Amino acid sequence: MTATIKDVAKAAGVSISTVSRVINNSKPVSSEIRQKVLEVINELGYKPNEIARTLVTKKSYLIGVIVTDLGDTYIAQLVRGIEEVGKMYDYDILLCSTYGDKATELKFMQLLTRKQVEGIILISDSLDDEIDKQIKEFEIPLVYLNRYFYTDDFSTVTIDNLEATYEMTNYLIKLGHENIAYVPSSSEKYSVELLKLNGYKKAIEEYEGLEENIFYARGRGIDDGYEVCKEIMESGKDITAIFCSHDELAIGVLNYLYDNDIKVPEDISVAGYGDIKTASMFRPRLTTIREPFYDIGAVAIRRIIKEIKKEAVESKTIVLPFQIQKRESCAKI
Amino acid sequence: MTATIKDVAKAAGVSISTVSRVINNSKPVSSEIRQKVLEVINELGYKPNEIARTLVTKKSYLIGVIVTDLGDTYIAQLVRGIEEVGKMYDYDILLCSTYGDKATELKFMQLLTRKQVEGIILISDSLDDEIDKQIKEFEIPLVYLNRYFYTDDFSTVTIDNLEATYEMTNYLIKLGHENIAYVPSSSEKYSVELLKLNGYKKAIEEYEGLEENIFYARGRGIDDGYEVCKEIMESGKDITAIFCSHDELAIGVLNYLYDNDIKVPEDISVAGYGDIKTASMFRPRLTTIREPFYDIGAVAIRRIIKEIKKEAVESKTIVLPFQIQKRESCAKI
DNA sequence: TTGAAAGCGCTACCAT
DNA sequence: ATGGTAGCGCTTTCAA
Repeated sequence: MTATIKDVAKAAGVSISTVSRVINNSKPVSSEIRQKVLEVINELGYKPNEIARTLVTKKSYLIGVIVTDLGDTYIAQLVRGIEEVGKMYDYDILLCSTYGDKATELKFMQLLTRKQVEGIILISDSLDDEIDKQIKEFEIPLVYLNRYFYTDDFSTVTIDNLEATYEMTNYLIKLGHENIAYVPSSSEKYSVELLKLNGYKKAIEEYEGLEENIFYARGRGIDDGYEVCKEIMESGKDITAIFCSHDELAIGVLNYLYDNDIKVPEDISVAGYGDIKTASMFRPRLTTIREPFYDIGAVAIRRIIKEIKKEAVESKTIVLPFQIQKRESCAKI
Repeated sequence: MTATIKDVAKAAGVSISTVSRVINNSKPVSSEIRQKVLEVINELGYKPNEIARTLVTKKSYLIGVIVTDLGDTYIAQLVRGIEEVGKMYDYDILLCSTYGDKATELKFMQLLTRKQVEGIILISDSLDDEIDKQIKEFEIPLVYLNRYFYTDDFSTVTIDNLEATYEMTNYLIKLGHENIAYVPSSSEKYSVELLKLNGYKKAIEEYEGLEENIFYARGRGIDDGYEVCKEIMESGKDITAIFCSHDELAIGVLNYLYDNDIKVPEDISVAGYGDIKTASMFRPRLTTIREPFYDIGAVAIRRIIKEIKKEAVESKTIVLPFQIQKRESCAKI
């Protein structure tokens, strides 16, 4: 059996109150007794039971993190940020993966509440009324992270997506490209894709003589990028730069071009969005928009902890800066 | 305030024992009362406090997972397996990242015990006497996952590393390669690298006229692969296939070859080890040894849960099958 | 400075 | 079938 506070008290010849005081440093204890107690604790290998502690203090030092899939590198980065900053404040992370299933999302929110987490970070990739409702009725701090949809209803951390594509498009234009294709992956309402598309449109509009070339991808996977690239190359338009709304799409594009002996960036430039790990591992390294996933996670949990401590919080939506990562996949024409 | 079992009991006009019985289905309750209680629970939005429950039952349904870095895709895969299977048995995952620091490893083991986890999965990438000792004195089930070092002292899940490189080398030989370079990343004792190196040596030995070509890499990162490739190309040996002990090294090799206009697999074949996600995302897709990380995680937690349930467990070391993933980076000579 | 005791929310045993 | 109650390991009053 593992030793309890009682065992320590008995062995040290003091009351459990005193033991509690020395382990928590909550009230003065004479140095001899403190010494003695510390000794016994060491001898017995006593470790306070945090469960019991939580029951009385109501502080679990637990934060629930619900993700879609850790296999997505951007999610892993998010969680890294969450966990590392959490630990700085003595918070631990309870991890749940939904694999995109909404019912599971709901189930985990319940589960985590029962486990007495003090806050929840929900990373989702869909927008759903049912969940919406649930979240609003939620009594504990929650930050909602969604890379694909936006809503003003919850606390969230994001980047200025419209500005990002706007800047990237401008960058391509300044590189001399006049026929820039943009590849969105969806046109749904509240979709971040829409914002991103508008950034591209805005940039194109501002330059005389340029016109939009939009090629929708089926989804946002590598295969979808591969397919759309085929379409672009067969469109007859003389595209010199392909700007994809997701790095994965851009990788698919790169692959298609490789398979068809089209050189990047000599023959055509390719840009992505996200800066996933893979984007800079291979040749040619991908020019892309760096979303600061680690930081987003870090800020999200800081926000939660602030709410837990009932400190004043700023606006619901926190906007973080992004970066245009200029690498070899884009060049002057 | 959130409702407690007392509130439910009062509102339903029954004792808390009865409420406990209906939420746990532990003892017969007349269907009218059950109905009534269920109703009240619903009305009040009552959710059992798992902390209180844990305190009395001694079952936290928590498993601690200590990883080096979630940013490594193989670790993320491991954790996916752990988490998904854990959930099947109602276990939740408490996640801690050490970023390779041994002191932190130790600290988290303590912390997790205090949080009353029922078992720990420790993913490490170093071998350390201090930790060794700690683990041995540990009273709760623990599985030790280490991709780089082996030891017979703890429960672990792995693949037959020697057999893996042996098979891959044979595959390359059968492809017609006679000058196969092998790139280990270390030669430390107890290092898995040693096992892998021996698999390569064994295969080479078995063929008349073949000889070993070993080029040590500094570490196991992409840059290290890049450097070692330079060395290989400048060695004057007519190497036709490079077999790296880690996918990351192989990616570095691929990059060097790309930068120097050497075609893969036309001019030279490249093989890796691990099958990390990136290995199959880009062109040319990497021929490599697939370590079943998800499965390793899954088996590891199953093992832990078995121990928790005090079911009989097999041998300490569980060996899982691997696969040679044949892709475009290796071709007949 | 120290100890006794109540109580956190729940389960499980003992009565009835 | 139901209720009463001890007790899980701890913190936190309140008294001494």
